[in-house]
Amino acid sequence: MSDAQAPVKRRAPAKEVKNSKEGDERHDAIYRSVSDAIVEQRLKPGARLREDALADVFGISRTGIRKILQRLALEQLVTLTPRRGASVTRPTADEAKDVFDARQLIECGLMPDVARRMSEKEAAELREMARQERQALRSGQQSVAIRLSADFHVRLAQLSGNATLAEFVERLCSRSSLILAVYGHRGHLGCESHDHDDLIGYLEAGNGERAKTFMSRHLKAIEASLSMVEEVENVPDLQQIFGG
Amino acid sequence: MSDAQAPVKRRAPAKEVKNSKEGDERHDAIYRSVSDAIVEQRLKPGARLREDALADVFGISRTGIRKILQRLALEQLVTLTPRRGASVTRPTADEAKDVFDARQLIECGLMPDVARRMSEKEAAELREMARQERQALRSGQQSVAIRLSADFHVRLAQLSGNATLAEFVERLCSRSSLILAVYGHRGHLGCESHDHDDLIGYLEAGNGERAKTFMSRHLKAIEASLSMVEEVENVPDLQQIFGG
DNA sequence: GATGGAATTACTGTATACAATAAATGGCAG
DNA sequence: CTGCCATTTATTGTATACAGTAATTCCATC
Repeated sequence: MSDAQAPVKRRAPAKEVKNSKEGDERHDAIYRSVSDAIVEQRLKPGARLREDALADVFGISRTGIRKILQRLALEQLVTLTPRRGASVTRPTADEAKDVFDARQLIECGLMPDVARRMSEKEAAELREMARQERQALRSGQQSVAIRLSADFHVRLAQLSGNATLAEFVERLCSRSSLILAVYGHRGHLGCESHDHDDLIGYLEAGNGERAKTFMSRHLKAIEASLSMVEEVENVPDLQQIFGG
Repeated sequence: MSDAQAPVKRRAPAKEVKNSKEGDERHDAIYRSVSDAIVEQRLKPGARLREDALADVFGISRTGIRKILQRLALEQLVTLTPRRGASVTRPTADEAKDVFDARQLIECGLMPDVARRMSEKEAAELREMARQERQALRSGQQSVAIRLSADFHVRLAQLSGNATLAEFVERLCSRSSLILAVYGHRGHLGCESHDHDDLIGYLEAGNGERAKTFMSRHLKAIEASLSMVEEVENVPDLQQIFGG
């Protein structure tokens, strides 16, 4: 686990100056922090998220933590079982299929709009994102690469101009990260090769239909790379703990 | 407003026997109660939802109410402004466009799957829903008709077999109710005529493509019936209040 | 009489205390 | 030695109390 990224540095000592004006931002930062940790697979599917522990770490009370957990639950990144608390969602094979089918329908359907609306500046921005992703991949930062890949797809959807669908794509991409964490092979992660660059090319050329079919193949390739065996995560984590 | 339906009868006196086993169900019932009231337009866009008031009405504390309001906010049925509290969302024209574009893409895209998978029993169920809707419409129960119409579209999406997309369609339909409340004419509401029955016919015949184009026209018709003028809701509600 | 400011009010934001429940452990009996 | 029941413990569910903030109202001054 390379620790090249540390999304949250400040773990305020709980009773600092209450700059209450930023209370909302603080909450949002914590939300993003947890969300990122899940998407980047630093928190693995099945991991329990105890309210006290999170409250301690982030220096706010359980009330705020609960709010955040509830939000994550609605986005299906964490599962909230009635008297057992929260844990990182472990997607089933069925859910995985649904998510990728949904991405096929929506992301592909959005390509023509994107091709029509995308400006040069936005194309450059996408290329930069693709570059960063490749770099992260080369330097072995899997976690970062996974998130950058998701970001790319989300940004693409945003360029369609439809905020509602973009938001939905964001959810789907987050869940896809979980799916990759559970069913993906170690070596072959998400969007490898130069797929994203090729895609930008078609979009820049204004060739929406081409981009659409390419996106379809791209998503199919990712889905096909998954090994759909549901591992049963028995009890033993001990070895890892002592081994680490 | 005909009061033919009363979604929540029990407003427990707050300190009754704590049948705590059903605490979750209670919360869910309250959520649905509020959600229904919004979808059925008994709570109109812009209406404020004070926490104390809701807590009193439903006999639980503000904590639970906040949870519910937060959930509704994530579904964009209510808007949560930082220090001002919750109010029923008033969709903008842009949002309305996004929602209907999203419905075009998704609901139409689902029709082939539905046509392939739908059983006779399910077709009968849909016909029954369409019948109820027509009946509600005839007897002047607009609120009920609006919700039944939304239910029809949601049920349809569920028959596609993709739970993720079905859930998303549910959201879109709820928001559509809000949009109709703001931009719809009084007389011409949502899905009139026999559109839904016709649609079932195409699906029963297994003609997915036909159903798809029909659904597209259907949604376009609804959207076209809206008058996209953003009323600016100045200050004066007084006249309405005294006039009513 | 109008305008600006200060006090009050009404409401939300947050934390904490308490209650309830499920898991874990230890003891007892078979 | 093994299985079951009771006790304890860990953790979530809920309410309430308190703090902070925006809106309103009232008073004083210009």
